Amino acid sequence: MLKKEFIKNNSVYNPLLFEDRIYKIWFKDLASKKLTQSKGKNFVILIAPPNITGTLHMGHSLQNIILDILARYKRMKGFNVVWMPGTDHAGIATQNVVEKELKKEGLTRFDIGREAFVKRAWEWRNKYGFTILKQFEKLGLTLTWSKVKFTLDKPYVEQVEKAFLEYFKKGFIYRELRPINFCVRCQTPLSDLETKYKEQNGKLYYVKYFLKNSNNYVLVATTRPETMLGDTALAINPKDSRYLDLIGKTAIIPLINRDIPIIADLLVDPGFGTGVLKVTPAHDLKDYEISLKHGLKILTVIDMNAKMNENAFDFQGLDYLTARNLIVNKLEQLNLLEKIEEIKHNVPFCDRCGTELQILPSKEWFLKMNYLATLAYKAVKSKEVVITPKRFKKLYFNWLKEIRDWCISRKLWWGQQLPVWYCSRNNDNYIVSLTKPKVKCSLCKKNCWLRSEEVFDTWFSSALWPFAILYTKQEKKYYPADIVASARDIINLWIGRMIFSGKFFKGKIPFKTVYIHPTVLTKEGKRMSKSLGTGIDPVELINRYGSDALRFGLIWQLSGHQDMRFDERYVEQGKKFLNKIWNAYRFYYLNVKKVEKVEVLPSTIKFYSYDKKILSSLEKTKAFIEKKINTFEVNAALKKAYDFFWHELCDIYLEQWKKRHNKDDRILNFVMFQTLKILHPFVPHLTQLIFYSFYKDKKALFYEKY
RNA sequence: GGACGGUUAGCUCAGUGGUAGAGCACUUCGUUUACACCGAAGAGGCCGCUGGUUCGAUCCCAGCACCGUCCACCA
Repeated sequence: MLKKEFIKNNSVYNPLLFEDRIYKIWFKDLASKKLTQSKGKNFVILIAPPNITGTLHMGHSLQNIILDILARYKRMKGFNVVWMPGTDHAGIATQNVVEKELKKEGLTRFDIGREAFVKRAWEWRNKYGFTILKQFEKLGLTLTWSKVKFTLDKPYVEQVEKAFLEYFKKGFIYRELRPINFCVRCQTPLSDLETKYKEQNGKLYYVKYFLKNSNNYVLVATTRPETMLGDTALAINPKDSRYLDLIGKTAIIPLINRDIPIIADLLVDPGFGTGVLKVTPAHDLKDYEISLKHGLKILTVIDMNAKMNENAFDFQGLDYLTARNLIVNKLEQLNLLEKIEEIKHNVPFCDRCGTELQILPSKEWFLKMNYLATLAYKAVKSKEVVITPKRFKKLYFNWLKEIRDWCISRKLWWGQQLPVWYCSRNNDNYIVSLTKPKVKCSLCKKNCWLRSEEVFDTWFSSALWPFAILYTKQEKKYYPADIVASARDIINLWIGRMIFSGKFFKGKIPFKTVYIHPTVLTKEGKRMSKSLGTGIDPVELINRYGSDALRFGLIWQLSGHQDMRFDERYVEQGKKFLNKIWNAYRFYYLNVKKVEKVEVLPSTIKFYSYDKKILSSLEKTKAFIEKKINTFEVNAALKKAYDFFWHELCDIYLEQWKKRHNKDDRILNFVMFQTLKILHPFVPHLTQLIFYSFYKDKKALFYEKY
């Protein structure tokens, strides 16, 4: 509680002195046991759980500040706001961090074994996994701290396992050997969404494949000659008139002289290279597709360490790049290489560790997407869930249209293990069960079952987040949520998958509205990223300007539909705004007999024209803000609040107040208290401090009725 | 390759079928006891380019240019 002397003597507001202390008022309240803070209607916000490896960046800040404005506003409107915080275990990301730690000690995860590794990861999580939630406090977020969720909480894991079992029972899950994107460093398969393509300078090799019993050859262009050893056919487009006579003939793979058929398939692009494709089903996704149609075998030549395997003849044991060079040399020596072209092409890399990916056949678990995609499609089409701004619907529909089955298993150690039990001798024999099966294995004739060492794709568990966190009877009431906010790059990765999971398991979409917020770019319009060194640390800004100022800066710059180029000077402007508020309330404090919360003005008061003006303006401002908050245009709401406060209240009304003779404190008490509430969602710390010190009220301001 | 968004004051961005708006920056003035982290006044714009619809277009339509983002990946 600030002393009168302090208020009188300090014309400069220093947010850094107060914000942490102010937050404690809210935290104490929000961390108290009950989820139900008020008896009003529920307003449920679904948090995007940050990774435990994460630290606060601008994207989190913007997203959650918008939601916090909403949360505070709704509370003041009488809603019971539920906004449970939580974190995601972030499979690959966390595993990589722990592996890096080990590496400093000269160890790999294989040196210490799975059990010790997982223990180590838990230790890491207990030590660092709460950093980002602490940073959320710095932002001033009014999260429901009485419940903090984690995707490896026991009840959460159980929900994930149950979901898998149910999918399996209903025939949506299958296990199959097929080529997938595989990271040889992480030693795990990846989904399409976890691979990132980068343009690389490469070489296109034109190799001569001779026809059987002939002196003629066909030229085949390839960037990866080492996969030649795994070719099972050559293919041409049936509409490509140049090669029609080749269909049905037999070609010979150079160096190893194996016969392969020449087939026709529409998937071949006549415009690329020579128009002749070498089909390597084991190491190329498109080739695999072709091979299925033509009944071709999968012949693997590269293993999970990116080395040539036992099918690679003399090249066995060599790294794929070494093998490539050797093969190119030999082809040259034998005059089987027509030419080498320099090209630029896109190569897939692991999104998490940056290693070039291999395409390798591996036995993995897949979720059939056909039906689920339909569910997801209908939900948005029928407006059962609203995506706003609506242009993002297109992104979503495009993804669903071209969706492939989802590889949900990962060969990682940190994560939720599949509820699958393999026969210890042959893992083609398995049982899906939440507990160890009691039946005997049909092969071994005894109970030999071993729990699968595979874990789920983290996104498989994130997709269940909206209901997996609600496991008590009381919590179940909060499904579905009213709103989830998301950056646009995870619309498909996360939002889409939550939609079909929710519909499938609960019959209801997990949220009514999806708000896609703009991306925060650098001042120059570049993406903010750690690896590019273009990121700006919000915590550092808070430490310089204060949390309220950062909130102001971000929201002030926010526009309805455009990405924002973040500029620190708006945070500075925010600090000026805070100072203006501080001083306006000082003036008020020093000029009325008693600061009071006045909610209603008696009609017996005599109003003068400037009173009527400000009162009507106040009503208009409130109405405008309500409209804008409900459509998530918090920026427009802030601008209105700013404009009203600064230009109408300060520049005109307070100036007039100084000069007038007929002062009735009740009016000023009313106007200032209403304004304080209007400002609160945008600059919560300062308004709370004023409420606490000037009004001498110890409650959270967001419980005051708006 | 496909899709989406942007182009308005020096900068960052709002906005409207009928004399163009904000904040910052700038210029001039002002220390009037809440605030110089302030106030008052002011300057600054063929609203990307080319056509079309219209009595009238910055706004609607088409094309083009440039910038940005996402998706797909070609062996």
